[in-house]
Amino acid sequence: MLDIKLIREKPDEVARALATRMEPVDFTELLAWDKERRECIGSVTELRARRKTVSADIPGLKKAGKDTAALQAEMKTVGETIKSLEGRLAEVEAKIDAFMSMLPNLPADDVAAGGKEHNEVVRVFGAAPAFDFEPRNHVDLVGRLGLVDYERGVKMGGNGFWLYRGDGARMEWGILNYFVERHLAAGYEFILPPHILIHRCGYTAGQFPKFKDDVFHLQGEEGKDAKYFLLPTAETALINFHRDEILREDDLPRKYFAYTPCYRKEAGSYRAGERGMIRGHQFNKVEIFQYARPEDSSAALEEMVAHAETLVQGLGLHYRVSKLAAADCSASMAKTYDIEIWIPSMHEYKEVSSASNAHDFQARRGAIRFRRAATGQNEYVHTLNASGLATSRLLPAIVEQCQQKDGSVVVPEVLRAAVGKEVLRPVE
RNA sequence: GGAGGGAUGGCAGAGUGGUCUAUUGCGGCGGUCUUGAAAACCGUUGGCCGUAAGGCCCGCAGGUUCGAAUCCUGCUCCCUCCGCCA
Repeated sequence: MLDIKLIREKPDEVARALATRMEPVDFTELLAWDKERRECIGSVTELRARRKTVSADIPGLKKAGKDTAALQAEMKTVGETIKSLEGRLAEVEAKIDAFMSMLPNLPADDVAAGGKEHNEVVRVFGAAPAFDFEPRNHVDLVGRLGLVDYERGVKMGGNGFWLYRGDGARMEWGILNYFVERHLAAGYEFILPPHILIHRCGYTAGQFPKFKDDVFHLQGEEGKDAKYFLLPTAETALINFHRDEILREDDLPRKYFAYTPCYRKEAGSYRAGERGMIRGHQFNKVEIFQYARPEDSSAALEEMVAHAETLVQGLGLHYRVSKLAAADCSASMAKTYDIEIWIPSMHEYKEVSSASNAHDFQARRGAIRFRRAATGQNEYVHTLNASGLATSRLLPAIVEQCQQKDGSVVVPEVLRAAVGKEVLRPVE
């Protein structure tokens, strides 16, 4: 949620900033509602003050033997006026909320305007492996190695699901454990949250109301609106950890991480070439999250990207880091870096981590503040999140980047203890 | 699933229609005293809206009334017991 005061004071500036990521917005109507809202509040406040005083006087007057019938009648009218003004106020506020909750965040100053064609590669680690043989794609490899079973996954969950088995499950679990250990070492607190969340959580994260169709909703009772949904990322849970709280300044930054599967509809987003585990309805991800003071959040974002990168580096995989252009960032985010891993068979880099700074956008939706010690004032915190990491594209990258001519795969060193093998070989 | 009980400020806990501008205690913060600390004493102590005056907030939403923390209705959450159960 943007600050409506900012739109009131600098509508043109806000419109210009938003134009870098969306169709032009017109604030004329919004500002008219805002004006009406404030006038309503003024009138209601005034009338309530009068009613309060007069009503407090009535018992005294009665005691003195005065007739208060006329005053009471007048106050009755005042009460009715207040009620009708409040009704109008609620209507206007609903319109304002509906408008405001659809607006995306303002991009950070150093974010390029426009869509993904303006993304900028800021770093590259390692190099694409050069094969002296025809490399296999990951669907082939994980099938031959017996790591992932697509057919049986589909048998259970339908299209868009797979399952890990045997060494594949061990490797998946080992990857997640490797992440957990690294985040603990970096001072993040481990959280295992509910996977089913209430609607308010999605609102705070900025997924609702605009992106409601991307998540799985659970059937509400007796045809009521679905109240629960399956989280599409642990970020949705972690942003709600401190919802409606006021934190102490010396408690910041708060650093958390969570492991959850992520459930997504991915409606209409399947693309040719995205075979196997590149995009599914459920994938494993560890998410890191920080609540920070505004002045610390830029540095925190760099720190989080760097930390997430060390995870990929530890696996010895080739990747690059891109800074996303405004329109390619999620709606809630002011700035986003993607860590993109090389998938040899696709000749493409695919996102394994998205690290973002939401500034106060989510904090405002979730009423998450901290008390500034120097002033005693409450301010919105900045929230940051980064995947650390999503496994569904990591396993394909591992098997493809680490494959050998005979179809075997060299297990990255950090995973060998978990997998129990140095090399995975095709099964019969 | 059944039956009861409850929700008041950071916490505990009064208040059952009108100086409630929400008693009091604890905790927190500041001060006095002290070499320092403790104790004692004094002061202070939330959120939202509004430029302000001021208004609103006693779980949430409605209602009754000149006036609601207090009465009525619906909802949410928590606790206890019973049943079922990974």
